[in-house]
Amino acid sequence: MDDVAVRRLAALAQGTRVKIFKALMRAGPDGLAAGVLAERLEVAPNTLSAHLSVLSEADLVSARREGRMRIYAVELEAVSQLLSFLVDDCCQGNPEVCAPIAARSAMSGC
Amino acid sequence: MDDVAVRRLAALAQGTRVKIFKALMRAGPDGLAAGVLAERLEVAPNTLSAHLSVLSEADLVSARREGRMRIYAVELEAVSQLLSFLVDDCCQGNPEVCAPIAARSAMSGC
DNA sequence: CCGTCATTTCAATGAGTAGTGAAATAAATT
DNA sequence: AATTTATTTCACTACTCATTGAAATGACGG
Repeated sequence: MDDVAVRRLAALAQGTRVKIFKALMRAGPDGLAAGVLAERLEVAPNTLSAHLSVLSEADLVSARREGRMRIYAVELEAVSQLLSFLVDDCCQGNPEVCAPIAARSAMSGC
Repeated sequence: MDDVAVRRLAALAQGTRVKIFKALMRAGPDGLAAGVLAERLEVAPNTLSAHLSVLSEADLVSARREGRMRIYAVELEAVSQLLSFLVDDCCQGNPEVCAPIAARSAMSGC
């Protein structure tokens, strides 16, 4: 559990990858083709592929084939698990301490 | 904005640091002394200090002095910002897509 | 089947980072 | 002031990781 979270955080802890992640978050379940991402983010295809592989091994994104392109999409379930991991058991079980902060974060814009 | 988030993710993307972070999350605003953390997590004091410094520069934790010990506590506001960053603008502005997932995550256990 | 498009794999290089022992700082106690 | 306690800073080593060019794989159209 703990290990998975670190792997996911590491996958996101990089400038290019976090941009990829956010682009895929915006795209939602439909996802985006690797080539589209490469062009949109101005990243070399091979570099992008390496980053997608990291995100993929962390299960933060999944890939499917469509014709000759490969479509990547965010794994919302994994994102949800990651957010939960970061905040669960917080404030010694006193919700009122951080409830006001929790209120305006966490997928509220989603 | 983007840069801050990556810095914070990088700070959390490490086994020892994520344990420190979770311990401090559990402790809440009261925080924990560096020494207590070192003993509880079985980390050498100098190693711990380096990790706390990383978390601190990412503004995920703050430090205060109390007697001769230094007390570290989580910065809930920063945590909140980080969670928001990860999920905002998601699913092309179609809340219904990820709302069910959002429901059971994000400071819900808090 | 042959060429082309989309993407990945490989090998190599340079940059950043975790951990350690030893020394330094800082505050309280005697 | 000297000593002990709590923590940080320093210098160093080993390791991991991002990026790049070149070659390889896989799928489609002629």
